[in-house]
Amino acid sequence: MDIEQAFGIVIKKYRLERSMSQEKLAFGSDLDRTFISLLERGKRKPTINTLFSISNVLEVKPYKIVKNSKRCRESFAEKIKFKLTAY
Amino acid sequence: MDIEQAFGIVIKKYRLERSMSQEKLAFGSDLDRTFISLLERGKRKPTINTLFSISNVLEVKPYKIVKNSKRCRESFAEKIKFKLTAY
DNA sequence: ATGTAGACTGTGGTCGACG
DNA sequence: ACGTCGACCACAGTCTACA
Repeated sequence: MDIEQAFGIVIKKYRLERSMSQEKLAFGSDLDRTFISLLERGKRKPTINTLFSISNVLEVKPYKIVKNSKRCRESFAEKIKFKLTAY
Repeated sequence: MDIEQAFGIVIKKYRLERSMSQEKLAFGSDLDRTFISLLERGKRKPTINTLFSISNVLEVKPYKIVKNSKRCRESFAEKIKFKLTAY
């Protein structure tokens, strides 16, 4: 799994925890709604500025999003490895 | 001070601490040397993928670079404020 | 409220060359 | 070893529209 996919999963998780719509997130972070959609599905790689403005709206510190993205990415790799060696 | 400037200062600090040249950093992170130069002077905004590959070469966790960038950015703002009110 | 698609603009990132 | 310049290309990010 690559970084942008992990990033998308993480921000989607935070967004849903705050029961916020993509539209609200887009408006608050001054980005386009369709772009948020692309980000959450790992179709685009955000710049660090995008990271900061999104994290601001979600009220999470940017470094936590990065940390969780890395963790998400690696735990996914482990799951694959596990599945492959399970039987 | 904006994010990309703080980012540039931080990665330059890490690079010099490891007494590594821009060229080595560029080679290791599979980026162009001139682009590293632009980044360190805050002329370009890196994507999170660029953040990850650079942090990998510098052997710093990506979230630490982000955390320090934010801190650098805010402490700079405080210094300006201090200077303005000092006399 | 979200995914997708297409057309578009700006800028992230490359590359060669010079001081 | 680094800053800079100019040309270039790929993609971040916008916008309209439809399901």
